[in-house]
Amino acid sequence: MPRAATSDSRMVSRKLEMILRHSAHVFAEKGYEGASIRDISRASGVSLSGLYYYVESKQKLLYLIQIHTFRTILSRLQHDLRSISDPAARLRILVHNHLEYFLRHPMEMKVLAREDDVLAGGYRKEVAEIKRRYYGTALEIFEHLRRSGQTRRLNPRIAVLSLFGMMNWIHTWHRPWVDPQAEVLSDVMSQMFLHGVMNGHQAESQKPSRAARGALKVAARAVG
Amino acid sequence: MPRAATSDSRMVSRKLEMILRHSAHVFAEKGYEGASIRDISRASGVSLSGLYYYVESKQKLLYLIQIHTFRTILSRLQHDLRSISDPAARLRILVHNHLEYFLRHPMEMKVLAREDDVLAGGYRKEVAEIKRRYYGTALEIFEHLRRSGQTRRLNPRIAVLSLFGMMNWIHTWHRPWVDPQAEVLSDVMSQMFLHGVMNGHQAESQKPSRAARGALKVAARAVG
DNA sequence: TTGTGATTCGAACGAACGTTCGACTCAGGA
DNA sequence: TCCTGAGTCGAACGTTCGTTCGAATCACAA
Repeated sequence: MPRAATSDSRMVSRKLEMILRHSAHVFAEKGYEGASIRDISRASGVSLSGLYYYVESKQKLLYLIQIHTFRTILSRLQHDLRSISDPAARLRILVHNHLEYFLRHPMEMKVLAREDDVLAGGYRKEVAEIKRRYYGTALEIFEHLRRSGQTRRLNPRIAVLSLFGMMNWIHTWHRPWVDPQAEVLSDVMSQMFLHGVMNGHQAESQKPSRAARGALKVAARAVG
Repeated sequence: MPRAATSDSRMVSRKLEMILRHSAHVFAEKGYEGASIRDISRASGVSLSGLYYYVESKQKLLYLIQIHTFRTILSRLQHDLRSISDPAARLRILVHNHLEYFLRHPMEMKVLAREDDVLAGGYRKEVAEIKRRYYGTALEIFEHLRRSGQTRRLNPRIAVLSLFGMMNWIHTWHRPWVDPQAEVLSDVMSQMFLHGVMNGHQAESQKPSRAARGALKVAARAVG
């Protein structure tokens, strides 16, 4: 029973993950309101009523997708930031982490970006809270950049939200087979943002990330 | 009859405009799929069936909002660009025009930004076409900037779409009573983009727009 | 073999959806 | 005065929605 229970609960959570994956795809394609539970049933191969054994409502489905995505991306960011102290480098890590996850999980991120004000009540508050923490991390990084005297006078809120705008808008236009991948894209956007925000002296000192160096010929080709 | 006809048709188009205005508000608040014709009926004060005297379907409602918004913003841009030839100045005009219209018609712009892939068939094609022309104008401006040798090596598609990302993301965070208005906002974003994209020498030569100069104290306060 | 709890699903619920229809009002021309 | 057509709407259409329920199936301990 104990052994069976763990294997069972592992099975259950595996199946739940699979349902969430298909749900994210359906939500991304049709939007939360435009997607029906029947669409999700069809996509996941689980019967209509069978879905309710794993998730108690359509809202909870969206909540689980959003909270899981946010938690993952935030914890990865905190991990990657652990060993870095230079503000500009930290900023580049934030952008790279965001875009890397974005392009590896485009459906989940599209759902995150689009269905911002669908949730209600406690679900809404929980997602808003973790989103606030993610935004706060970005704001902190920018403030460090500012305090180290490297930026022009700028409203930090606007600067940071503009950066998120650049990044999140990607879900409307990025096509994996014609557009650059995360490494190049995050280098380009980091540099655009840092150049755009700095006072012009340190701007030249940045170097491409280790991972991106190999992709530079691709970038050069893309530059046309 | 002819006089009466014009007065009538003026009345009709006035009422249609009023319906579209309320529809945009409802779509912005609940999303296209989440909004019902009954919501629009309630908001506009026109009976459920009465709406169908003016518009033949819910899709057409969305189409009319989107096509009208795009046409207006594009024609205003072309008008404002007419007398300007300097590429950087043209870029600033594009940003100012976009944000000015954005903040003056937030509901319509939210609908434009969010409900991108809802329309089908001919409606979809028409909206896509005018959107392509708007994007093309921005791309042209950037190419001029590039050819005048002022920008770093950059994928133009990514640069321009990042700019649109910065601008369009505003609908998720801008609060009229706490955030800067269009003049300040467009100056900030223009400068961020131009600094971010230029090779660093001409970057200092830009000046705030006439309209924004008066708002600079507000900006300075906002910079905190 | 029997019993039990976890898992699955067909069928149905009431509510809400977009759209249609026929009747009504009413101002203006004949 | 009667007629016409634009404008308006209550009531209903058939469909789809999210969710529920009870029965069936399954693996496995007793």
